[in-house]
Amino acid sequence: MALQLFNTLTRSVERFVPLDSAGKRVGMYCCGPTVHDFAHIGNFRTFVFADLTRRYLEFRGFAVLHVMNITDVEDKIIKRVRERQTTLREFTSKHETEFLADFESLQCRRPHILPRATEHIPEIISLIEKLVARGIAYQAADGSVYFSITKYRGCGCCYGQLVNLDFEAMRVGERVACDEYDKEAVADFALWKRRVPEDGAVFWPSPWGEGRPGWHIECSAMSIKHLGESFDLHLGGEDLTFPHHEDEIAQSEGALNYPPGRRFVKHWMHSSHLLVEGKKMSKSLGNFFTLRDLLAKGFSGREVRYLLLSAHYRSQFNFTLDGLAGARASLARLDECVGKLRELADAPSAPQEHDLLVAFTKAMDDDLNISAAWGAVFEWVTETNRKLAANELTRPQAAAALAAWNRVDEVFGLGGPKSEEVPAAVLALVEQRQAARQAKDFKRSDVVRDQLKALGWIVEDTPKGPRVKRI
RNA sequence: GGCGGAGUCGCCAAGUGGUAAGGCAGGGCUCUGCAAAAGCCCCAUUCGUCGGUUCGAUUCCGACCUCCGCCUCCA
Repeated sequence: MALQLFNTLTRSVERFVPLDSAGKRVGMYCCGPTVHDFAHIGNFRTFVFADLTRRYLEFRGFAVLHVMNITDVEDKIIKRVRERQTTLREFTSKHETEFLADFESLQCRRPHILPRATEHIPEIISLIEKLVARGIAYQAADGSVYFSITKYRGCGCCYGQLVNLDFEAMRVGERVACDEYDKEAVADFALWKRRVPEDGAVFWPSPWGEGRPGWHIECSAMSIKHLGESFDLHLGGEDLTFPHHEDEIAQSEGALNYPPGRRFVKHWMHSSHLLVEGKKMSKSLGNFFTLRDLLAKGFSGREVRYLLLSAHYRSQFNFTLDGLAGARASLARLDECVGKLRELADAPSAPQEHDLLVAFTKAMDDDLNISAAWGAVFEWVTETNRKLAANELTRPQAAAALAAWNRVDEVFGLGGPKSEEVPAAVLALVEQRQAARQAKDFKRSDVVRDQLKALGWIVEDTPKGPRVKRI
């Protein structure tokens, strides 16, 4: 079977065929963070999903060029820069660093390119110039430059590729009502926002006067610059489908005037949102988690990653602390099995055909059906444990199984548990307990075990002798 | 109101026109000085509700109920 992925453009699962005629290179863009605050666990679902997609494409032999933008100029950022009397760069670089640290805790592969919006102002201006030249963009009386959906459609382009919206019947909400901009039509959106006093030092010169880019244009400019005028995959959270991604298509296809049959992005993928304890995450409900909040509760990035990877990307995910505790238990079972294989395996084995890989690939080829993939993994765990207990696994077989797992884990990206150096004091207690056991002084050995437990260590007696594990 | 998604065990979650994967939690047994880990066994005659199509539906169709997302801040 070939890899199939859901495409928001066609609302169906399609075979994934890259634009590269050799079928090898894949350009992938994922809308990254707006660095105005700590990213929350919902944001990270999308980034872990993008990481999974990239890893699976790589597993499938594609050479992926992964681009994720950093939005470092935007209304909220400007507001905070003003409130804190700092500079744009100082403020955003702090949050960018924090974001990347979280990204690393979650064991996401670093995108190959992390472009910043503020470093692509010339590209943004050039794209807007193209739109103005084609008559699709106009400068309004307020000095800002807007994208005209009517003119765009007049060029034979289609607005509304990702969503089916009736613009005539579109609800005129409070936000639109209080919109002070001088747009020709309600649905038009800003490409270049004219400088206002509140922007402080945040502005750039442009053919339309000093100002700053609108929200959507940066992604068009940066993706085109780094991945070319047409590329394979564009990912993001479902809420970005409209208007952000629709507008990206409009700007790009409007500016570049593609020949028939060619388009900006071939394949759009959107991840569903997560709920926390069954509700939309909000600060007032107290169910708003950043990664740091979870790390502070003693969970690891690896455990959070596992939990985020436990459900299909297109299904709404209910994130709970109980779920996280369950993730820890599942992971421990997996680690235990892999650890035992590692002890038994002889020389490292090259990956080879293996039932686990076959079942895993079959599941993941079907639009990254990770739940089915986990089903395959845990069936393999049960079977492996059974063989290990029955002493039915030879060393080379263990090595082969381990190689297969390592290959699968290139996609899951879990790696091993953080191994911790066993303190000398703990080792000394383990020896004391072992001596007591050999003397059949079980009362004493149980006391020592309790002491170990108090220090955070569990001791297991195996045929090869005692083994300690961190609780 | 418009558009879209979803309701499967206590919790999380796959799946199929032919009679329900997997994980967590729970129960029993084996192993163990006792544990732990592991193994074995048990744990949804049932897939939101009601109709319809069918030899047969959880899976297809219709209606209804509930939840969620988007409708120009949003991952």
